[in-house]
This record gives sequence, structure tokens and C-alpha cells, in this order.
Amino acid sequence: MTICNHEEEHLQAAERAKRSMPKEEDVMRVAASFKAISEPCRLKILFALRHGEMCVLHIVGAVGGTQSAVSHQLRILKANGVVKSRREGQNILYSLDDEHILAVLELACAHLHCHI
Amino acid sequence: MTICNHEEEHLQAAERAKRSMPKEEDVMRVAASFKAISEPCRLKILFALRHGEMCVLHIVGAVGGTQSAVSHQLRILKANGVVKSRREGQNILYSLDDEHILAVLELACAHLHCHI
DNA sequence: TCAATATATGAATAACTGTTCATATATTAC
DNA sequence: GTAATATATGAACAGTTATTCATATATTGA
Repeated sequence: MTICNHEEEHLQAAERAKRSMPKEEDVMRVAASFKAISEPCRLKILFALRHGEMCVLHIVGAVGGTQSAVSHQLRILKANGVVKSRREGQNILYSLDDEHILAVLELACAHLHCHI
Repeated sequence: MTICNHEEEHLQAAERAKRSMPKEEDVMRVAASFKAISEPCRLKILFALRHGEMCVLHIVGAVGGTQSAVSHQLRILKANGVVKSRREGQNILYSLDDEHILAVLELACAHLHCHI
């Protein structure tokens, strides 16, 4: 299985691509982040949190599903640095981790031509 | 299970979140797009294609793995609008679908503080 | 301390997904 | 037409993941 003989241009691109491939660890981290925001329930949570920080039951009300399921998903989002949380009395308030998250959401929606 | 009594601010955020939740179909499409770019092998393909369009065997050389596995992954990326392709003789050249894809990659890497 | 509320978590099951292997299709050169 | 190269695909298996149910932890107010 030999590499095909393309124009010089394409070969250069292939070599450059191989040399500049991020190291395995970084690829895994980026992949994990995208996986975290790739499930409908978790994505709804992010759409909800666009409007500010919210406690768990408010999130449950906004996205639907059970409290347990939402809580499991929140843990995954938090473990992957997508959301952060702080306690306030009995409640734990969740919010988007930083401005990158919202930007990624908006880019994805722009790409798919869906108005959110 | 009643909704807790937060400050007016939080209740408003929750209601606004519910009202402005994108419709199920759009959530599913966005989720599918993120899922498409959430696997290490597929992500490596995107990192490779940053440098321009490449044929399948060049991609295989750049990211590793078998031709079959890469081809399967390319199909998923294409089906989700992440990459596009065009035939040129025996080869099929793949490239990132549009500028949004690269922007999302860069945002994710910035968020994770990894320099690519 | 006790009851009520809010949130988290462990285990189990069902569904999904990536890879491999074998093979099929398509294009080019002879 | 035939051989060689490039790419795609179907089936099967292994590994992963989301949900549910039951229960645990933590905070508040009495």
C-alpha cells in the first residue's frame, strides 16, 4: 500500500500534517471535551446556561428529564471543564466555564444554519 | 419536587432558558456534529486537514490506523458536514467543510490551553 | 436533633460506536 | 479487457455510554 503520487503541493501538506500533529495526550483531551458536549441532554444544559447560572432543579425544568440523569450529565460536563459550579446554601449553581464554550456553541449553530 | 425559591434573577434565567431552548431537531443536529468530532481518530483527521486538502492515503499516513478505519471515519465526518470531498482521478481529496470547523478547533485548544 | 429540601452517586441494563476483516467499486495504465 | 491502485462498505465483535432506580450526602430551619 504505497502513498499515491500527487502534485508536490499535496505531498507537502501531508508531511506538514504529520509533523505538526498535536501529541496524543492533547488529542485525547480535545476529543473528550467535544464528547462532553455531544449528547443532546448535555447540549440542552449548555443552551440553558447561556442565560446565566442556574441551580440543578432549574436546569431540570429547562431541559427536561429526571434530576438524577441531569445530575449525572452535569458531572460529566464539569469533569471536562465545560461548566463550573459554586454552592449557595442548599443549592449548587452551575454556569458555563468560560467564554470559549458559548463561542463554540455559536460557531456550531452558525455552521449548521440554525438560529438559536 | 418543587422548584427552589431563588432570587428573582435566577428564576428569570430559568424561564428564559426554557422559552429559548432550540427545537429538538436543532439540538440533535448540533449534538451529532460535536459527536462527529469527538473521537481521537476523527479529530486527528481534522488536525491533518488544517494544512489543506489531502487524499485518503495521505490522511492515513498522517494520522495512523488502517485505511479501512480512516475511510469509515471520513464517511462519518462527511455525513455530518465536517469535511467535504472531491474526486481527482483515482483519488478522492478531502478538506474541512468551511472556516467554522477550524475556528471551533482553535477555540477548543485555546480553552484547554494546548498549543497546536 | 429532626424533618425537609437539594444534589450526588453506585450498580445494572440497554443502546450505541469503533475497529477489524473481507470484499466491493471505481479509476487509470497497459 | 486485465491488472493495479485508491477508496468504500457490510457484518460482527468488543468496548463505551446514558438512563433508571435506589440510596447517600449536605444544607437549612425548627
